[in-house]
Amino acid sequence: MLQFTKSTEYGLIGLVHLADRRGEVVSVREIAGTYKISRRHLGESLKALCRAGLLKSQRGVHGGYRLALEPEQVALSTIVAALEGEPALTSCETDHAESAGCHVEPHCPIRSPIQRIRQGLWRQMEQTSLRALIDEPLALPGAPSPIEHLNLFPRGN
Amino acid sequence: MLQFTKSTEYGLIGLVHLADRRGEVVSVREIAGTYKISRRHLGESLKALCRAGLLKSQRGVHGGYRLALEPEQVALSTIVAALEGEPALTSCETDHAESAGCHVEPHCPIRSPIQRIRQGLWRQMEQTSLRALIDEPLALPGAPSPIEHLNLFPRGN
DNA sequence: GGATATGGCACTAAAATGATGCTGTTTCCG
DNA sequence: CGGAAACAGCATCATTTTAGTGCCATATCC
Ligand code: SF4
Ligand code: SF4
Repeated sequence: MLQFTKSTEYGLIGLVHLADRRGEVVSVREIAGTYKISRRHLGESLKALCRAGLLKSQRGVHGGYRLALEPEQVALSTIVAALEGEPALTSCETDHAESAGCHVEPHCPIRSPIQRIRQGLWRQMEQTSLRALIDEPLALPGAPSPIEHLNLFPRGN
Repeated sequence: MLQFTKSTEYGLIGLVHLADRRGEVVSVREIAGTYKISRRHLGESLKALCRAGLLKSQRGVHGGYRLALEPEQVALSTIVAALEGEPALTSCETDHAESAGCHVEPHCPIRSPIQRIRQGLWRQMEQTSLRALIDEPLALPGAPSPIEHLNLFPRGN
């Protein structure tokens, strides 16, 4: 349905929260409590981000997580890839080639164009840093694009 | 999982096929046969596109579908909206406000930035016409944008 | 050594999607 | 006229994906 998973949402919330308190080690309990979300589920997301190297963990009684990198260095694409994989858009693009998947592939009329769309989306995420997610000036639609340091659509616009 | 549904894929295949044979009335049977996909499922997608006004149908023994508009006039966003709805990305953006959904909403740190991402994706689809899907010269981003007029989907949300 | 944290899976429940069934209506054509 | 072929509109079932928990191990502080 062209939607982020909850895991991704939780991970993003956690990342933003951790970015706000950079340097500190913050526990899952605290973050989940702040936003009233499932402690366990948030924990799973942060675990995944930790495995992906975006976070560093500290165990033990005063344990928790902290950012492994500066917010400017983390691309949204990396986050999403860690939490729900790269977007595929069509079934023939999935990692495990799924040869059994699609009979159309040899002469599929939409494969290539859709890949272009996907690349555009991916590029947009690559060019959006965690920093950009943080200092969000509540931009409204219609206003000139608030995204300065990234040019999403080189065509027209 | 950030992926188009099969219904959308089928619909797109049908549209591209119909665009190739503009003016003619082509049956679901023929299209499904060409690409070896489920006749029924393709039928459902084309029905939906017909209800959305993108196709015109002709019943009866030599019936089928044909484009209701020129390929230049129909935006990918319109197609996707007809087949799987507008992308929401997060659960708080779904149409039926789902008040019960998210406790975070009042002070959600990621809501607004994610909406920006969604708008960018949507805009990309708005600016991609069916025509652009057809004559796919493996264009790289930077190509001239094909669609100027007709925004069939004045989004409120 | 106990309390509190993360680490890593496996597992169940719920939701979305994929696919099909069924009945009706329209149109052609013999 | 009457049947075949095609779309129209739902309803229904099966499959896949996602959301959410369970369980136990390990690490750290006190
Ligand atoms: S080959 Fe075409 S129809 Fe098959 S999965 Fe890829 S995009 Fe879809
Ligand atoms: S308010 Fe924030 S956490 Fe809640 S659904 Fe929207 S984006 Fe996700």
